[in-house]
Amino acid sequence: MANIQQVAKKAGVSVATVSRVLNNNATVSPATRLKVETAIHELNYEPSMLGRNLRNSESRLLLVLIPSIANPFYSEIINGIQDTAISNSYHILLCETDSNPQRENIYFNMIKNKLADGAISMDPAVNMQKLNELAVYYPIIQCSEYDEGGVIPYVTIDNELAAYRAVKHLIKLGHERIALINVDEKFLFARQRRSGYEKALKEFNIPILEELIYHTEQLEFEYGTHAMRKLLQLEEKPTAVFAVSDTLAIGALKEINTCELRVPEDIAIVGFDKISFSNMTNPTLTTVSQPMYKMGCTAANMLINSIKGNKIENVILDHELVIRESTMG
Amino acid sequence: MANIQQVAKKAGVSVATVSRVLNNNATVSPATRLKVETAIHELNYEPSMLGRNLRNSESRLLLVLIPSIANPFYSEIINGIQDTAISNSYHILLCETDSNPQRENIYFNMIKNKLADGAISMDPAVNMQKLNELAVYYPIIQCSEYDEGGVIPYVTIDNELAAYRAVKHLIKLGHERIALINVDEKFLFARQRRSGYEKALKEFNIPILEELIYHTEQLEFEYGTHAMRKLLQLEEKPTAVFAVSDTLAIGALKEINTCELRVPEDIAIVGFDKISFSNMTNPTLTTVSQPMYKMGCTAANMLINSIKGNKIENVILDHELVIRESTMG
DNA sequence: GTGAAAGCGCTAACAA
DNA sequence: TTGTTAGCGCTTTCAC
Repeated sequence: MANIQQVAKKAGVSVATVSRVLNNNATVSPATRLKVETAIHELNYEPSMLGRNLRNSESRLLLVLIPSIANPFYSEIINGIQDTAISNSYHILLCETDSNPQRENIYFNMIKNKLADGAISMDPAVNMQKLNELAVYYPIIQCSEYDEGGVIPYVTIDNELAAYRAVKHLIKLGHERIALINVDEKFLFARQRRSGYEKALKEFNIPILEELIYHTEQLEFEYGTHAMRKLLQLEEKPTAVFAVSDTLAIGALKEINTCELRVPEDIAIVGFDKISFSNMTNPTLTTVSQPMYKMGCTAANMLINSIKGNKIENVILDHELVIRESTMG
Repeated sequence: MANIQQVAKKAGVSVATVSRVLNNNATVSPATRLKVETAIHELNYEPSMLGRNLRNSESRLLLVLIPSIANPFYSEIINGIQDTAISNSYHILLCETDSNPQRENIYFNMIKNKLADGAISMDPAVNMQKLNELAVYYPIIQCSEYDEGGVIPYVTIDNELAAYRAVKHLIKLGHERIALINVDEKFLFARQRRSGYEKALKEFNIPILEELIYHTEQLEFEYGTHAMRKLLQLEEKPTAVFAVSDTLAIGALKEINTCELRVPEDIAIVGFDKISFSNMTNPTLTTVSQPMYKMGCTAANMLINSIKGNKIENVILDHELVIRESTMG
């Protein structure tokens, strides 16, 4: 628990010289450097980030806002952010907002209070007005979810195109009664994926039926189960389902199994996100893969560049349709 | 971006008085308080944690070490930690170690560098020697996993008893060939759960067969699938499986399904952890429920108390066997 | 009830 | 190449 003063004293140099050694400043003579390093070692000295951060007016902490840590979709993105942050001498503060404005406020305050140098928001339910206000003064990046007309830089995929391809895949398999399990359309990605769904149907002259479109409040499994239960009560059941998330798709699959129907023979399913569990279901789930790790790295790099004061461009990454058992009759 | 000086100037008081207002110090007259609050408001002032932290020699950040953020077992624990931290004006830094010593070192350094006031370790693969060394100088708590002979306070459940009950449940259903899918016994919980497994078998005079005990390297789904594949290659197959985690159990279930065997008719399964997925499998999974949220709260409270300089006692929390379809013939 | 001033641990401009 | 010194923004002791 020594401080820089004690090291300087022990080494018989000034604190400035110790600081130079700590920061690998080239202008220190080898002899002096050795003396300092010896003193550091003997005193078991570790520089305090508190002092350094205050002096440098930075915390080297990045905020990452996610709605829920339990949602597996975010894991890989976070890995990407984390790796990129660490290799740039940053650390990340993972913030679970529960899409709760009060929680969100706590985290926004951390930025205002200089406890974090910037933020990556992945919360679709974030208070966009507040986020935009914050973005005027502080570096903010949006990842995956974003504000269409807004000024905050973002990295994402082409959700409409991805959904279009997923539904087209079902159509090519001969399906015409394709249900859409969507989440509340207050989310941009929900609107975009619905748009892709409709585009595919229109292209093949398949009518868009409101009875086949179900909106859930949230993305958890249970909502998918409930949605599927409703869809199975239709007089004419769908022969295929496109769910806008794997969690919803897995919930739907659960309900289909419960009703003793078979996937894909009776009903085919496509999910979205390629979470790890999507390969553990029976049958395995056809899904849209997002380059999550890369997305995380990109977001982190954008943020770090923004902190440096650079101008940031939006990024659209590629996606991929992963065909597995749930659509392989 | 105003600082305390500017507020003081604007309010026509000293910085000391502004500080008193910020910290709700009672000795400020209402009139002065109002002046200061007005100035704060007009300048849009937010106190900098950088300065405050340096002055107070604290970061009010707690480190939470987990092996992998993707493991759903940790989600609820983290929620508990988070809520408790926030209500005590702390924030948490979630650190994914990947059970990688290098990564671990980075985080240990954050504590030494005063970037965090203490840590909760949940990593079973943590370098115990280093953790113990750190615990000499800094507040550390272990959660779920711990060091038997060590000096670091911990909160956990009685793993042996929980495993014993799980296996006894299978025995009561008439099973005698009960396989154990365990993880590498370098982990304490693995040794303890195996011990509970053996205790139950012994109590009912069922022989402990090495061929029915399989050790995986890690806890991911795929390892459970692989373990089950091996167990199904036995001449005489097991009629029941106890897996030491839900992820392994779900992987095993997947393999059983693939082989067109039925759960629980052909093989019954019990998992451990009650992760949210365990209710989405077909059939739903019988599992041991740990009070994860409470465990997180307890760990955080222990750590905060430890930071305050109090002496900490170990805590053993209750568990519960949740019987679902995978053991209901 | 309020202000002056010291100092938390560090970095960097300037001087030597 | 190294030292002196100011100062990052805040809290707190000691005077008044």
